[in-house]
Amino acid sequence: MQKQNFLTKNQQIVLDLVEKSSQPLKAYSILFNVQKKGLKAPLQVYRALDKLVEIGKIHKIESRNAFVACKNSNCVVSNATAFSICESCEKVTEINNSKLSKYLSNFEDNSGMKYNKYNLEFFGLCKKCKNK
Amino acid sequence: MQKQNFLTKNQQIVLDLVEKSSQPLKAYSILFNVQKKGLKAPLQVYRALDKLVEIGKIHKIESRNAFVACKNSNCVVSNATAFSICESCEKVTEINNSKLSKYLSNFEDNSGMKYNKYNLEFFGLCKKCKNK
DNA sequence: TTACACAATGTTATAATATAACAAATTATT
DNA sequence: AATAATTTGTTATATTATAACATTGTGTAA
Ligand SMILES: [Zn+2]
Ligand SMILES: [Zn+2]
Ligand SMILES: [Zn+2]
Ligand SMILES: [Zn+2]
Repeated sequence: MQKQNFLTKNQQIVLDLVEKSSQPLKAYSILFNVQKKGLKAPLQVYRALDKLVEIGKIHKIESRNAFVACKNSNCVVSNATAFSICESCEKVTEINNSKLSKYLSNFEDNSGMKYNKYNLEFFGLCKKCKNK
Repeated sequence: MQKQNFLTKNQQIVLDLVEKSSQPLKAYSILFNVQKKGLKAPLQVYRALDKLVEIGKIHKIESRNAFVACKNSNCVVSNATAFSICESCEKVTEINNSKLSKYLSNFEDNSGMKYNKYNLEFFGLCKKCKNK
């Protein structure tokens, strides 16, 4: 059997939900929302999430333990991600800035370590929240 | 009563432990290790950790749910942090690179958002693990 | 100096996030 | 059909984190 190059039923169900959402979803909120579709246990959701993250269809917002659909066609895999997060309304946006990604992908320090992946989270107040 | 500008007993106990460790510590591992010093409950540890993060004495490695002492005298508060993480041995190092921090602190995109904080985590293989 | 305010601590319970272990079903290959 | 690998289902449990409230300690001011 070949390694799967398509989405399984559970993965598709979870992805559909995450893509419909304008904001990051928590795993147990996903679970609650897909129970009508037959996914009963946390593990079914986490397995789907793991795979979707691995192939870059979704990303995990580490500081929030939440998941968003990738809005960036470059993200074949989740190995170079950057997000802006509003600390007031929790709105999250994936940053798609080629200068930034180039800068970070080429970043080297004197540790002798070669980085193959990074995740960057910016925090602040979004336009709306700033004007309140 | 003034707002505290020193460390309380519990905060000092937790900080001492985290500073002694060469690697990130998990909250419950900290709890286990400070029980002989009288901190019996998770909340006591989490409260100390929260404060220590707030004042920049320690940082949270978000992707690992673990805490490291700050090795960077600039970090008065934890508002601009960057780490390198070995995905094999889990060694974590705080990156102290003024070019990088300047670049990220000044970063602006077209979202109209002004960022006052960021956290960056690089992943790869450290020197040791690369040569295995 | 004693009442007050408030910060810090202690304690119990519980919420939220995530994985282990194994059984059953499905799908592709021989 | 037999086989092997993958995916799914299921139960239980581990790990991470916070809510709620009682108690104690400490500086402030009448
Ligand atoms: Zn993406
Ligand atoms: Zn906002
Ligand atoms: Zn630091
Ligand atoms: Zn290593």
